[in-house]
Amino acid sequence: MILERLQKDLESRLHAWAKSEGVDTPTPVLLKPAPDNLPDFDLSTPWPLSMAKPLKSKPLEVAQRAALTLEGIPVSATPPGFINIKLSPETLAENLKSLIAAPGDYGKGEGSRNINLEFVSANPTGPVHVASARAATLGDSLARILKHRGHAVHTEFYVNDAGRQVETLGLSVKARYDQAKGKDAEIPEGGYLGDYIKDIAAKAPQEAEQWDAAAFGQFAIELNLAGHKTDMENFGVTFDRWFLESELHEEKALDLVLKKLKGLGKVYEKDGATWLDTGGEDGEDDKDRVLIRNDGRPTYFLADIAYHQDKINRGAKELIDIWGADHHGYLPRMKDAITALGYAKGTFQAIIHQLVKLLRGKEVVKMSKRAGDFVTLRELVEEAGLDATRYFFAMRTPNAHMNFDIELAKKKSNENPVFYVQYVHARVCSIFREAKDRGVEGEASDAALAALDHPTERALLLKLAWFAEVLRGCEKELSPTGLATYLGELAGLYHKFYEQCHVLDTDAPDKTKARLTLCAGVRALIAEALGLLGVSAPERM
RNA sequence: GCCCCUAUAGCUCAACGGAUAGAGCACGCGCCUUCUAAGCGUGUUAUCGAGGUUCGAUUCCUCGUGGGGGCACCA
Repeated sequence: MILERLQKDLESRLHAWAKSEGVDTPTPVLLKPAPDNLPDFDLSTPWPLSMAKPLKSKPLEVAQRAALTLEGIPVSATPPGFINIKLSPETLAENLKSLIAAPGDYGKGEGSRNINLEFVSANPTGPVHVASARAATLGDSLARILKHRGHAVHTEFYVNDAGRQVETLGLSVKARYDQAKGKDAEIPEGGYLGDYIKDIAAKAPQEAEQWDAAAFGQFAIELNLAGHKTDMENFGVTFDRWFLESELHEEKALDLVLKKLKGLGKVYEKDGATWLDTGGEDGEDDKDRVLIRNDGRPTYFLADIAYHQDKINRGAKELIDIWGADHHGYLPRMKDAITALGYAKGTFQAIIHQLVKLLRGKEVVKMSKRAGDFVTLRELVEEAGLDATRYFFAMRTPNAHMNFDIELAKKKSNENPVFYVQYVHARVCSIFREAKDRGVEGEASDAALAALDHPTERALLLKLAWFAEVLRGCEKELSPTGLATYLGELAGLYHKFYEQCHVLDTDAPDKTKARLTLCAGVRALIAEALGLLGVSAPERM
């Protein structure tokens, strides 16, 4: 919070100054951490560099003159044109105290967005596979971060429990069921071949003897859906709602949304099918899309439009979907559909994450549900562990194409960076256990806190102060990656501090209490931040 | 053919257009009679190529090359 206040203060004063110099539209003032090679400063801004041209002066002169207007803030101007800032020990101590006083509120924002966040939405035709771990981590962690920022976030998993794939699944399971009973049966062309189909068939009850393929399909869907729910729960991922496509059909939502689109003049008939005019002049799509096939059946697209309309009907102001890159071609038509329904551009957006290339050693693992060759999320979490898996995926930005070696993930889980972070928490807890044994008590005085001036202490205090800005960055990027990076850096600073500054020192009670307070702050923040990533903060390791 | 993403150290990944490009893993050498060595210190190694914009480019633009994905009345 202190940085946000400082940034606003700087900006208003620098902009006022720029205005007095005749520049009405100055650039924003960005605060950055000072580089490591300049330990005399905590923060810097390159604002004078960007203002040199509009002010028609040399950058360094701008910095020097601007610095003069910042009375009360300890700043200095350095070449080629930075303004550097040193925070006072009292300011850093005040920030630490606010963290300790209410860890759950630290870094909280007063956001006002109302977001429906849909992610994973894996097909219920088989188990959840590893690729979904990325979307699950991304969505769940992002939801937690956005909520911490004060926004209203409603998470959903969309279940395609209707349509052709359910029929195919039913036929496949029935074939396996019949085979198990010794009957002559074949999996139809394009059916599901994985062993898990046999497992599903084996779980069918007595009365399944009388079932048709549709009944087998329904049975399989319900079984898979229950598995998905368990997998997500075990992965620490919760959804406010599991939305069934079949609910839309029951409520005639497709007819209603089609009627609405017709009323808006966005729909036409051609070749016996019903089309949505998605292209258009403002449109993003390159061609129109079918809503009702010429055999009268609705497309997936129409159902999806009805679903997104439903989200809006239920109160969401912003719709954010998380998709794998294999669906990115679907984005333009979905955007056009939302605007066709009369909603502003930007009401709907998708976070596209690149696909995970799975390897076993050097061998590429092909993922196909139909062929039955895939690694399940459950398998990975059981072997690599929840914490390691979630942190691993959180560290990657959505746009990063990544190679994921399953063997490495299992074998080397102890080398996952998550342990580096968790170890900080365990170490702090250990110190507090020892402090209790030694009977160290009492709060640190303000003077003692302000006297935390060892380089590693200062670095930690400063890092703690960046937390709110990190979360702001996560919101902007729509990704938890910045938080994972931040945690790694914070952990590194703590381990250095731990080596260089012995906390419990009976000869220096004031210093001991102050350092314990710093440790408590680090512990609280690590626990809070790991919690946002869905990762545990162990007290012992 | 067209569209989207991407190329950073031996490997996996970071870095709002700013100062000496950061971590972890791997490899070499040191550090446990004091709060947990899952740690610390130290050393080696990187921006695909060619142009352009800029005071300044890993970042933005163009072209090229390599990789991933997509171009249905499938979902």
